[in-house]
Amino acid sequence: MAEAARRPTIKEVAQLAQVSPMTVSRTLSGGVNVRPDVQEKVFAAVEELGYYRNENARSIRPGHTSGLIGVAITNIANPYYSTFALGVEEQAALTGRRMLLGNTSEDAGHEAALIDDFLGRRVEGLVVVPTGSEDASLTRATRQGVPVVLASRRIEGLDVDSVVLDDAGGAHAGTTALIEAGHTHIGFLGNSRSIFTGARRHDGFARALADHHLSPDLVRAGQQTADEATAAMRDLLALETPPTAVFCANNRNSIGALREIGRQLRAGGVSRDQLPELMSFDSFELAELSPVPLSIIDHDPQELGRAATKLLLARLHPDTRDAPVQEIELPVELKLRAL
Amino acid sequence: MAEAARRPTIKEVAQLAQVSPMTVSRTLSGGVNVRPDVQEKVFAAVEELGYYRNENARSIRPGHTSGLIGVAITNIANPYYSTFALGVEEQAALTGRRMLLGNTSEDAGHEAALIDDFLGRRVEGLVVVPTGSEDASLTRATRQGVPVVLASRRIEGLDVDSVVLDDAGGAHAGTTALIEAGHTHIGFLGNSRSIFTGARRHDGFARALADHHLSPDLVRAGQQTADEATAAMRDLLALETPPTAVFCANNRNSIGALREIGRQLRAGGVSRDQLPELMSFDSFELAELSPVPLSIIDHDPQELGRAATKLLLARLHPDTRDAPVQEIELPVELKLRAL
DNA sequence: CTGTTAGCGCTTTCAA
DNA sequence: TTGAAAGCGCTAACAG
Repeated sequence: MAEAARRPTIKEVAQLAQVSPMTVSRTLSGGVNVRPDVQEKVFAAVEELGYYRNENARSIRPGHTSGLIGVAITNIANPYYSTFALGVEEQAALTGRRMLLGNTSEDAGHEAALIDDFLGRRVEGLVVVPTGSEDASLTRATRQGVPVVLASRRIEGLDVDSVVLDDAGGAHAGTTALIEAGHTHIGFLGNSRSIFTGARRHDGFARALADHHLSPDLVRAGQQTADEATAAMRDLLALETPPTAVFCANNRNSIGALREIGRQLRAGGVSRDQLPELMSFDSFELAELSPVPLSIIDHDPQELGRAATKLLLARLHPDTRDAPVQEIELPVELKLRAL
Repeated sequence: MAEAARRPTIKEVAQLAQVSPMTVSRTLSGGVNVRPDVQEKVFAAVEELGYYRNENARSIRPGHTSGLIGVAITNIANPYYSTFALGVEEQAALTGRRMLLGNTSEDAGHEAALIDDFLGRRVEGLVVVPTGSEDASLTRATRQGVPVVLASRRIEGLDVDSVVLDDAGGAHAGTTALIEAGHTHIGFLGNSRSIFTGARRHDGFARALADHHLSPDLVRAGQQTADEATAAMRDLLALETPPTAVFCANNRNSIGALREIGRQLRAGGVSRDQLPELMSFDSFELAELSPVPLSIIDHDPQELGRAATKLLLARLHPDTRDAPVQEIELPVELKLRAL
């Protein structure tokens, strides 16, 4: 370990190679109009000093960009979102761009601070899984010509590109499948209706029940974590007439529900066929170990990330910069009794 | 959507507020020696234009830094590493720094390119889960005074801070526990010995067997993905004398093994007690659903991320910049029959 | 083919 | 309390 980071500059390289900084710059930018032997000298100096072009300095020059994509997601550790982030990173890397990744913790204040910070760093664009409704930072971003793509959730009134899932359709299809299998007592575990997907998936669920004149009692919403979902599931199972099937509106709720089912089985006193079967919006690792029948409303979060980033990259391209706003709704696939 | 991103500069703010750029700069840096009413004017102009200080421009000035931490991990989508990344992000955010996150895909070439890119962006430091052995980019980084912290894996000959786990100790303890439970036929599923943790965990496993004069046959190594682990597990179970217990050296291998166990149970023809019990290095979501007894050599990847980042932040602090190299080995906790 | 000049957005230093 | 000058690292534009 040594003193603070002191990195060589183009001048030092120039000095060592006995050329002007411009010659170094040209060499490093492809070497047009630089004699091969001079290039050799430059590369040697670069190597000797361990020189790296300062991208931050480059990016402030007119016409240059930062090569940075700002990504704000609600929870990095949630495998769903980390897979999403992988999709973003992968696409961004294809064009040599890097991902600045921040966690919003489902908090609008954090999100705004993060976006502001990203804008200060001159990100070329933003991929956001928004926490709430309006966000002044996002509005400012678009107003300044920084493209924003919303993923998984939209924001009413914010007219930007977005990629979401067919939440209502998937939830409706899944719930209908449960009803057609004979269930009349169907529970619901989901996050808050104030969250875009929460409302849409619940809508699909409720509509399917209504289609069959079933009443939507047995609804537990607002669970953000698997632990909260476990408690809500326990609650449902403790009812006088517990559900014979439970619709889980996202992977946190599915996992929480499965944990409670596993716990009750291990505790004894109940058998598998006394426990409800599950319908999960979102897949997750080890779903195949479910002790009860499990159906999945499936889709690939990595693909969601890719799709969102493709929209963003298109906006970054001069030809498609001014294309009309794209609102993509990705299909989901119902996998009945998927295990 | 409009034209390319054209962001207001400090000059435009100054012009609108009818002051000099310096006054704007001062106001935005805390407002020392700026009259309150002048500050008001500046803030109004900032608000009206939606101005954000250009961090990239700031960072090239002497004494200023980028506020960026470069993080290179092998697989963003692996919940283990995404949880690790969350720990890094959390700690970095505490000091107002952001995380540049890149995926190496367990590929030394990608890793080097990523590190080089990060250095070009003038990251203040690097947190790396290294892919292989030596890496010229990392060496250059340290030589230029950019602190590097290795996490989970070390690189021989690279004298930098690191946080790893007690791989050998944990594997030894876990394997010993299996032996003491009466197992003499213990399988091993792990990644390659060329990977730091792969070798160390295998060493611990092999040493425990040797302690009890058992021979380490039944070893399947080199599985990087859960799918590969599933195949390896199938392989082990198809042996004439299959193992009665299997040591899984990381979460990918544990998950793959469990998938195969689940598959065989569903296919019928085997019962739970004909299948091996598992010892897993790493925990993972839904471990509690394991149909066979499952023990876990547990630790918190988020804590690993935090610890690594704390080391890095210490290096960034003038007082502790030159402290001796720290090589931390975090303890693991053996949870017998954890479910 | 090479170098000089100028300026990107910002802030430290110095002068007023 | 304010501003002008200078320069951070880099590269277009213009000489030569």
